[in-house]
Amino acid sequence: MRFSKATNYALHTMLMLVDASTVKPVGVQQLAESQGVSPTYLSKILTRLVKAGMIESVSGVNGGYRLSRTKDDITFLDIIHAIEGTASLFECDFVHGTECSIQAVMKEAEEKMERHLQQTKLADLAQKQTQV
Amino acid sequence: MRFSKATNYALHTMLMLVDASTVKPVGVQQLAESQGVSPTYLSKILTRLVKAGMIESVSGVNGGYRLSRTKDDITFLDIIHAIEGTASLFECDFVHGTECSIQAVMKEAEEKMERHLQQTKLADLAQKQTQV
DNA sequence: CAATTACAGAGTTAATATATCTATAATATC
DNA sequence: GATATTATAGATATATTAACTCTGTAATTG
Ligand code: SF4
Ligand code: SF4
Repeated sequence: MRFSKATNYALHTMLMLVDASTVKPVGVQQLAESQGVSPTYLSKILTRLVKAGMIESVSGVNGGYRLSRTKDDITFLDIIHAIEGTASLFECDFVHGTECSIQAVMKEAEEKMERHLQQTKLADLAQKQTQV
Repeated sequence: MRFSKATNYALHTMLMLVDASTVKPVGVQQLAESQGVSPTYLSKILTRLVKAGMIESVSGVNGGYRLSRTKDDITFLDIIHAIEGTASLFECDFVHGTECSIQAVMKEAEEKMERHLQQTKLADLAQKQTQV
């Protein structure tokens, strides 16, 4: 029960991209180096963010990654969901009645956390965070 | 990023114990059978709850597990912490300033979840939940 | 003592996270 | 168009953790 390192990398990368230009992309080489992670692995992670539509990639010389649209509405939850998936944190194979008290409690707790992550937008932290 | 099955077993077992007698212990055999898990494995999990002080065990014939004290103040969070540990969900190796915005957001989100789990006591669900 | 039950520790298996490697596709520059 | 650069995809490898098993020991009952 821990957030993956991939999520950590994704969050840091996104913060860098928010502070970077929205036209000139940033190469994965640079993004990876500042986080101490291999470029190929980070690229694999970022591809998921591309597919989620929050960033876009540019191949070729001077290529890299940049934010796709208005950075203002990208939330922490968006990023986390793109990396970790959206499945419930508490899984149960059985279905004992439509109203299972345990699941209700766990799900509500999870939603409390997600609500906060959804309220916090990337733009809220931009510029506050300088370096990884 | 998922709660372990061990946590699932612990929660279900605790709910059963809340509804059971506080003097006559329930054998792990019975507790395990109703959840479709092996007795030895469940026993290993329950030992952690014993060490956390929320249940107590009785060896020998007619032995088993029972709640240790007043069941009213045992919360979901108590159980989860006993099984999953109390470490933060978002780990970061570095320390960039005393106030890291990322960690602040993640920690606060986690606390929102924990707050709900701490507010929900076992007694709140007792009797509502009949069977695993 | 004999049966039952929890406990402890080592060991096993399965699943997942964390990467790496190689080849391919796209793009810019010359 | 050729070449260098960069992202992407897929397969593979390694490490870590979860999930479970096995075996022996200790405690309790009768
Ligand atoms: S009681 Fe709820 S959580 Fe437990 S097994 Fe049934 S449906 Fe799942
Ligand atoms: S910015 Fe914060 S979360 Fe990121 S590496 Fe530094 S201390 Fe950790």
